[in-house]
Amino acid sequence: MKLNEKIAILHKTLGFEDLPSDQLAPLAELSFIRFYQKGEYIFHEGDAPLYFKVVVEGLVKLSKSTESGKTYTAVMGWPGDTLNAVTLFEELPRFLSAQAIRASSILCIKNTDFVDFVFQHPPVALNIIKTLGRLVQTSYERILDMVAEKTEQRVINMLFMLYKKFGPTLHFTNQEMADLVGTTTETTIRIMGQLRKQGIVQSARGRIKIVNPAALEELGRGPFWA
Amino acid sequence: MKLNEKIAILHKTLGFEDLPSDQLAPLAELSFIRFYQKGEYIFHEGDAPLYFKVVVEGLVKLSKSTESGKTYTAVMGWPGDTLNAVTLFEELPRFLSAQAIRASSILCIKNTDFVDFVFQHPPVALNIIKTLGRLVQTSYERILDMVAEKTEQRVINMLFMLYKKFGPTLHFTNQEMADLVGTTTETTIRIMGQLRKQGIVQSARGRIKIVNPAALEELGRGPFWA
DNA sequence: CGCGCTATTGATGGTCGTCAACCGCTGTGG
DNA sequence: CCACAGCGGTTGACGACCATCAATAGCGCG
Repeated sequence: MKLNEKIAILHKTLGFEDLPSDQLAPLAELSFIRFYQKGEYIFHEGDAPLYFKVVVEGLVKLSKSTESGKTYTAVMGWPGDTLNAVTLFEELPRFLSAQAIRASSILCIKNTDFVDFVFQHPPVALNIIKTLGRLVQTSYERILDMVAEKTEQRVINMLFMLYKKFGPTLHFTNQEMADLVGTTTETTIRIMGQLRKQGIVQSARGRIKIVNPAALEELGRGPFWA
Repeated sequence: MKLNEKIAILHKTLGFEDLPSDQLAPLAELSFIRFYQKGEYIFHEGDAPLYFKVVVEGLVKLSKSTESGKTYTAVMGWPGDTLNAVTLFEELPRFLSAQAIRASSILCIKNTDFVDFVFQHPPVALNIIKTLGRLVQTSYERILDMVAEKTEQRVINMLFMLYKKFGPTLHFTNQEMADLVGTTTETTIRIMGQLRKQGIVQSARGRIKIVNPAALEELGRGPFWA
């Protein structure tokens, strides 16, 4: 992969938006790309974080499971999203697992290289703080969502959030939707059935198409997750 | 209030642990103290964040509500806890309300003064990043808790968390417990009743005493929130 | 002394998780 | 080319859990 492609990716990432390309070059040189097949795990909960990782291509699921087998998906990451802004600066183990939903390529930078770089560029540190701040905020909003809203409302909110991020066509199964919302597959299907009858979505095997986003926004009195 | 008392508070706060007192002095000089009565709001959801605020004395509830009246309490803050590490660096409005549960005194520093100070002290910025990272982590663990655990388990987990932070005697009402757990007062009372029968807690009007922390830890297979 | 807040208990119903069965598509291997 | 396995989708029945409503009791404070 060309250096300037790496730089282009980094430019869309985390807190590097404001940084001129020539300053990103040294960091890009320290990076390398790894490919993952569909279904392959990029790392597991509990692993030590040795690398800073950014999605270059594909789709990555960040999730967390209990012993009882329930899974909660925190983020669906696509190109430009980081897989671990958080644990990098600590010695803490990763608290989410990352799995490639589709074939994906990931840009990796050694932990220490990344931290050193951030230290030399204070504006980047500020951007990271901002990003984390927003992340905390959206987390609290999702908690409130869990506490206050019925499952149907939560599915609607999640659909709207995904619509804003990915556009009208979502390549997710109902299982994946359920893990995002924090409910079961069956319940998700039933609710999707309702929405289909109302002409708001269409759905086929592994594909959800949002036909009427306006109605979705109308129904979703939800928190407007970034 | 004496300057060195202010410095002492700042020392226990956020990312200032490693900073020598003489470096904190200029920041402390820019600060002032405000007192709040029991029940008084320190700020509301949606307010613009003009000040960085730290609890000096008392107890402050950070919570978020829906239009339907449900309230979720994110944090009970006591001396040394900040009320808004998060929104300071952005122009975003506050996303939590802060209410004094008991008479409290709060140290305030102008937004801009605080941000400038952080910029001049990179290690502080790093500490803030670490703190926010942990905050994100605990948020996700609470979400998973909501998704996966029954209410009884969640009450137990919350009791254990509060025990680790505040010690065996908790000055909270069942209403406040319910808001922390994300359930109703009645359900909380019923569960507390169970725990009382099992000899794990005692409870009186606005006071919960944890008699058998070991049993609590035993029951709480929970995430170990910091 | 009476009002308000907290605690407590019971009854009831709705939501949603769980179990079970079945269908249809897709990809794979004989 | 067909058979079959496996995955995702779909529907129904059932019941547990918990929110809600209602009523009451006790404590504390003005």
